[in-house]
Amino acid sequence: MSKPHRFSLSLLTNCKTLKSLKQIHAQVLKKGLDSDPFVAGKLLLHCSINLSDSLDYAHRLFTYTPNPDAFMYNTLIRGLGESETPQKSLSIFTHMLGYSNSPPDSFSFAFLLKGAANARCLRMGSQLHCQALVRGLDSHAFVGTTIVSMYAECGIVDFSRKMFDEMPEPNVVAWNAMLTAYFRCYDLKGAEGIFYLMPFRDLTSMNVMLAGYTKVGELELAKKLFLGMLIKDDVSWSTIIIGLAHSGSYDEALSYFRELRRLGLTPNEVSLTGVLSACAQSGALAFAITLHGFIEKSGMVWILSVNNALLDTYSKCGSLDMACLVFKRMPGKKSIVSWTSMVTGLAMQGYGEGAIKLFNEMKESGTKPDGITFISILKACSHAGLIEQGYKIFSKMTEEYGIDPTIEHYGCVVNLYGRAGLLQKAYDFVIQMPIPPTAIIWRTLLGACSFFGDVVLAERVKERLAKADPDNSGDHVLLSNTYAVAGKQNDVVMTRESMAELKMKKIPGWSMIEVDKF
DNA sequence: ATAGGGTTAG
Repeated sequence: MSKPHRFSLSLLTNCKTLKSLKQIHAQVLKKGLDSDPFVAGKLLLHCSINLSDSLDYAHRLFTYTPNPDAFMYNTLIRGLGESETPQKSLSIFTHMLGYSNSPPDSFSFAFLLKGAANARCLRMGSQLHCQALVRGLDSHAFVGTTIVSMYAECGIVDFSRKMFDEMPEPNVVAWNAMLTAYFRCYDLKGAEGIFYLMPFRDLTSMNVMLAGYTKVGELELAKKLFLGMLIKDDVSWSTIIIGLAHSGSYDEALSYFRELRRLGLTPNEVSLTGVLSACAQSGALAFAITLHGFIEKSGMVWILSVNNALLDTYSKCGSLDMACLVFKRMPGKKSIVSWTSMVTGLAMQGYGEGAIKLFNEMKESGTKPDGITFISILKACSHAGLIEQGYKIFSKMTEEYGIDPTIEHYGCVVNLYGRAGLLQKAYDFVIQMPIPPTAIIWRTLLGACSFFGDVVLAERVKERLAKADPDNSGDHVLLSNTYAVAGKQNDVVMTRESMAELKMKKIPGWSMIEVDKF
């Protein structure tokens, strides 16, 4: 039997861009195949799941379909649930309840609940749980497993366990979800309890344990488990490498990578980004260069995340030239990570103006900066002493980009004023902040006071700090430093403890005073 | 379709 829609749909396999999808869509319309639910469903699936940045088009495609079937509803829900705004999938769900002939099924709930998990929205998740319960779909294996994960993502592992205990015959996926749930909440004892209770384990169970051990800082247990594993896949390898890189064991991360190569295995892009991150943090430039060679040879230069990790490694190792080269030669669209990494690199090497210039280029390229980008650029400004520019950028953050500043952003501004000696301005800024200043904020300001020897303001800040952090430590050192810088070192008597503290800890500015003076 | 590894700041 010949199927007239086969030709058009086979094109979807190689369809990588929205532009080519639009061409296929045009073909479909020309042949009058758009009323075929199978064709319409495949098209929608491709632009809401397989392509990135094509959700708007998917939404339009859906809107212009007269009577979307359950597959189309579920596909759009799925696409929205994986997007930056998973809550939007709820409006499709509401539409489904009101206008569709097909009621929501197990697929709908699995995707909606995944969206709630992605959004870490307990309200959304628990309401969907109720809806599923009413429809008798909470006992469905896929739905139930997603509910277990959802509660853990929302930070309530007890609810995950309750849901799990209600499952009559949990399969290995459900067991693994419960195991993951405990680690997500850093509950090692709970995870171990499940692991020993599991009637069956697969490679995923082992990899979850591996990742969990490194997450809670049990590196020895992780290494022991890894060595004992008879079967390892690429996830096992990347998990141990990334776990070590995250825990500060950079040399060991490199060792495991070498071992992987020695066994003749091919690293994938995840283990490569992991080992590059270890290089970046430890300054292992020589190793990074050999990795770069491998990446070029193996044809992985086309992978965005690998390029991002590579340029970040070069810039952190002080090789700005190479970082620029990787950045410029990157194939395809640069991501927010590429831009932010490059901005940070320039800022850290002291090129404040260069960082701002690149930040502007980023905006022109159409990439929207996020909260992390603003931390980098604000740091660049305070480093380079660009106070006006910095504050302007900080204002734009809310006004132009609608990003709510976090305490870290406020800290950057305090640092910006503080380093420039605008202490009163910094103090006034802290007083009018919409979120309560933390001890870190006050300590930043106290550090600035000590640097410039502003005794009066330092005393005022000290009182605020004492309220924010009653069992503060190290602050009297900063305060006495202030007096020292102001030439009034006799006003504060240093105790033996604070002297020791001064020598032990690297408190900002401590080297400015000679300890012998006290 | 449900479970495991990811690069940017701090």
